[in-house]
Amino acid sequence: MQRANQQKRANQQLTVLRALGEADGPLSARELWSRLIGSGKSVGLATVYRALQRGVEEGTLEAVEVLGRGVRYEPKDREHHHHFLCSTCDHAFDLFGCVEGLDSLVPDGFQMTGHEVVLLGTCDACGNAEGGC
Amino acid sequence: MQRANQQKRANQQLTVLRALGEADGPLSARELWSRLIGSGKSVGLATVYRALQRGVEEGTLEAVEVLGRGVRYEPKDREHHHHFLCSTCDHAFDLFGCVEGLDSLVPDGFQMTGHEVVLLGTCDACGNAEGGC
DNA sequence: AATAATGTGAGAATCGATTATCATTTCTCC
DNA sequence: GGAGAAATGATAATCGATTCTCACATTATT
Repeated sequence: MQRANQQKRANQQLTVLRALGEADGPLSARELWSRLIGSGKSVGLATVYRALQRGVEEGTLEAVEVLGRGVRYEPKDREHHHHFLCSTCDHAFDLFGCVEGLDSLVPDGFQMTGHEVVLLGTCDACGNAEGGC
Repeated sequence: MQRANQQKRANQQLTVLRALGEADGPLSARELWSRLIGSGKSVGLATVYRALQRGVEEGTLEAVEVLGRGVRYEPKDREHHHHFLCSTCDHAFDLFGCVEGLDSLVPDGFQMTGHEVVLLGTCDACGNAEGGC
């Protein structure tokens, strides 16, 4: 490539982090990469991993696991929230709000320091479309 | 081994499933295998995987993911419940009871078909012991 | 512009979990 | 007791995710 370089100079990692910041939920390295490629941004998968890794190290990103489907990343500055995992498209959506009554579940002698809630089902798009979104 | 065989004949898979049934929470293939070995039962890791796989196929077992720490298995006949994941020993304990108010978290247009709740913290044993349980 | 430091992309290497293979052993049924 | 089917254990193979490597591009500094 010769002229193309003019476009893809600037810090690729910023492109990656920006895309993640605009997502409506946590994304895995691959999901993020696919979105970037899909939107015409040329970045290497390794660079995506590097950006995510550094983000976590610097404390701006958080790695979250949503039902074992691999690590996904999201900006750490978001308020406490949970996720909705669409069984069809496998995308995790941020939710707002939390739940009550978790303390009553804790067994005697156990110390609870946090919790995770994941709702499962079908997202709006997949519910309308037939095959998936 | 020659005489030892007298002990380890019988269906090994039953041994595996029995051990899983006695656990206080879902176990991964390796956890289950370690427990068996630790208690003097000689079984191959492959057999543990086979027993679990078949259990899932036959519908007696369920594969669950607790915060991305790999697949764990539990008997499917247990009532609806959630888990407490000890950050120290990484063991998942079954909890009793559930929570209210999940419906209010579901975004418009989304269909919720299920949910998962995981409490994080320290289990009784790890809370008392220093290093872990 | 020249040099040094850092970033980038492509693909190889690694790592852990799971599955496949195969020689034996155990079971089942006659 | 014997033949064939199924189970078992050890280990190799596979698979996906992540990290590493390295040649080259880009940026920063003078």
